[in-house]
Amino acid sequence: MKRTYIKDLEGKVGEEVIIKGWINIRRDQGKLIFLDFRDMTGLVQGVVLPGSNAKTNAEKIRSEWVVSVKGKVNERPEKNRQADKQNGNIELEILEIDILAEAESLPFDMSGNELEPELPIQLDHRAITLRHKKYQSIFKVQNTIIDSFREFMKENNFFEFHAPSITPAVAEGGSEVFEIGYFDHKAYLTQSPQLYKQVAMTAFERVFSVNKIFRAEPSQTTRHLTEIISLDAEMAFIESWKDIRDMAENTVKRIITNVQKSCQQELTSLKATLPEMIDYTPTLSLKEAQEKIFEHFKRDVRGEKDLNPEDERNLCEIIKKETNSDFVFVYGYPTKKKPFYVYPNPENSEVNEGMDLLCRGVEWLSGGRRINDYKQLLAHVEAWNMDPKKIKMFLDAFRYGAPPEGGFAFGAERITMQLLGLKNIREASMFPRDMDRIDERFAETENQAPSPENK
RNA sequence: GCAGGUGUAGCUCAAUUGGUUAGAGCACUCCCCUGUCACGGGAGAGGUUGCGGGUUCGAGCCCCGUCACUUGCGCCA
Repeated sequence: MKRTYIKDLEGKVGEEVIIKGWINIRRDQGKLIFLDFRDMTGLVQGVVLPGSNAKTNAEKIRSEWVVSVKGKVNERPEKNRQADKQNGNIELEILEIDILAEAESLPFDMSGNELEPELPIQLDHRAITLRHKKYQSIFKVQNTIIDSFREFMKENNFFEFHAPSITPAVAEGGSEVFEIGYFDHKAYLTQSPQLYKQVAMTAFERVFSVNKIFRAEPSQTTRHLTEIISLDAEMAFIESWKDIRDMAENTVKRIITNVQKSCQQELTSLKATLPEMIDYTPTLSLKEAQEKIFEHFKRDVRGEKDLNPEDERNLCEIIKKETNSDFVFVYGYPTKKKPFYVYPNPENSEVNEGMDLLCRGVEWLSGGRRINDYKQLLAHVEAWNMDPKKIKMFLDAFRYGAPPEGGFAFGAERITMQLLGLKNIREASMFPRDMDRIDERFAETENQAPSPENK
């Protein structure tokens, strides 16, 4: 007999089926034993009736054992129905159970709707916490986010390319990079596909990538990882940075719409409320944003070169109150504060045409127009104290003719976290890397407190 | 890197102002239970209170050091 998926059981009332999966939990009442089964499509309750051949095995089975079950799909008696649950109107009368694999007793309870242990404990047991509904939901949403990005990019004739992860000497200043051994040379893990997407843009006009990037920032916060999934886009023949703004806005809009459409269950179970995106997202210059913060919060950050986390929270709060938008674009940062390739405002070269999209107090996305004039680019390279030889390939793309262009990038984990209102970005990464952990905490293995004898 | 908070059973937590043998729920083992759905009831097992030192007749609780976790700031295309 062919395996039936749990989500399809409702249509099979009266039939005998075989399902395969894990035991979510066992409720043994002596004469009656209830077993909740889980497969990749959902949950169903099974019941072992008195006299069933399955009884011996059912008494042995514990959480997370893997089984193949032959059973009959029955409608539940009226009073035992649970309309709000998947398969709440049916149950599987268990005829036979094959045990495919046993499981040791779990380090903590995983059967409830909430995952009880604190985050570090959850991460110490990543192999099993990923099975919990919470993470199943989080990563379903993350998949939808990444799929939506790809879908929208392709619809708009963006060409998917794969940026390299191994890069030569650091192309820009800015964030810290991981150095790796590369035969007899030094190489680095990429911190951004930025320069490669600009090169690819000069060949394919519109390009995007879904890429791993790596950052060696010594930042132990709720929103930093060292390995990130970056969603990047770059487009040629723009009229102004506003074309980038619009593309970014529509991309985010598609993501939210799709999550809204296809992740209802997940949103409910995570108690998440999606951010509100209004028709035209408010768009302020850095200066205007700082004025607003001063006006509403009496904190004078006017003249600062960037918004700090508190400013970002304040600004989002103001915009939400004024317009009901959870999003706000901020543009026009000090030219020297941003990377060399960002296009300076032709009327005032002190500020540039870079922009950030903030949502609920956190930066979601950044991008803007880039310099496409070779001579101007070279001048910037010099002003930023960079060695043009080290980015020859990049510069060649502009030396031999590049159109007005721009692009944007955002982190998949950070968006997932923000959309779902998660408290810590590690919850939005399946296998998070940070300063203190690669799978296992370093402290567990390397840095035990020295015993008196060793001191 | 700086500042704060926390550290008690596998997990989540309790323990009066410093006072006898550190408790509970879940998980685990055994027993009872025909409608549960995080089932319920009974019994059992499970602890160097992160680690080291100090004060005290007496420390889970106070002090010092140290380690870990955590939040905020800093850093962060």
